[in-house]
Amino acid sequence: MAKQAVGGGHRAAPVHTDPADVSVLTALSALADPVRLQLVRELAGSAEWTRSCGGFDVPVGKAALSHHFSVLRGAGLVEQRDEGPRRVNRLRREEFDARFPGLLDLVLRADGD
Amino acid sequence: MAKQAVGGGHRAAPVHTDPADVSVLTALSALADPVRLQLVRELAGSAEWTRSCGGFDVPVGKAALSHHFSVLRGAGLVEQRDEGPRRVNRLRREEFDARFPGLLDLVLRADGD
DNA sequence: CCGAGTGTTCGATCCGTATCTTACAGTCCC
DNA sequence: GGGACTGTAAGATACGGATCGAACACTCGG
Repeated sequence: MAKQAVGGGHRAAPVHTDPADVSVLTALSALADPVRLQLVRELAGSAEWTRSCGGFDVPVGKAALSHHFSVLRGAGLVEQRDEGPRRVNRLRREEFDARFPGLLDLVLRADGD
Repeated sequence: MAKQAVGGGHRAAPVHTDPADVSVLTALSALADPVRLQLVRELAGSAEWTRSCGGFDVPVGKAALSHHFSVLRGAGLVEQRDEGPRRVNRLRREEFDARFPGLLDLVLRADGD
């Protein structure tokens, strides 16, 4: 039997953490990294589900990038979905903001690093 | 000639950083530590200039504690003043909140870790 | 079926930082 | 002046996390 084509996924569906279950420490640690901060910001400036993991201009290799997305998922900041061969992302604005009101706005609004 | 008694200080006056000059990354990194988070919270629950560095119930030695306060100063979160033999602290609520609106409230309000 | 494209996983490495111990520098009180 | 007390500075250590390279899984298009 054929596994359903689209939506079926890369291999195993990515593991997501509900923002409601995320500790402050985890959230802050996830955002306290230049690469992840840039990812979140670029993600915030794009429509949902339009950016695949590889489509970010960050100065790290694929492996590190994959790791960073794993951290962002674990902090309830990003949701991922498999779309054909690529994994597309979405910033969990509402949900994360419900758990940590203002935090996302703050890091997005802030200038510089 | 006698150096002025109180206010003169331990040795050198502690170096402070204006919250306005603090980067988001620095602020988040400073708060993304369990010990410092506890310090900030205890400090928030006390009147200004009433807590000396040694007067916190944290599970680290004096040296590490001194280091943590140095980081908090560098992030514009804490102001210190020498009062006789001890160094007393104050949480820079207003100033820090002006630079990062809501961040302090968030970490103070949040339950657990 | 094979090849190109995309991500994840594993192992190794490297660097920052949190920590301790020890030593030192002040202040206060007797 | 001599302690007791408080905090900082310096050196050593240990651990976590960010990174890379290589190998592997999966999808899609010839």
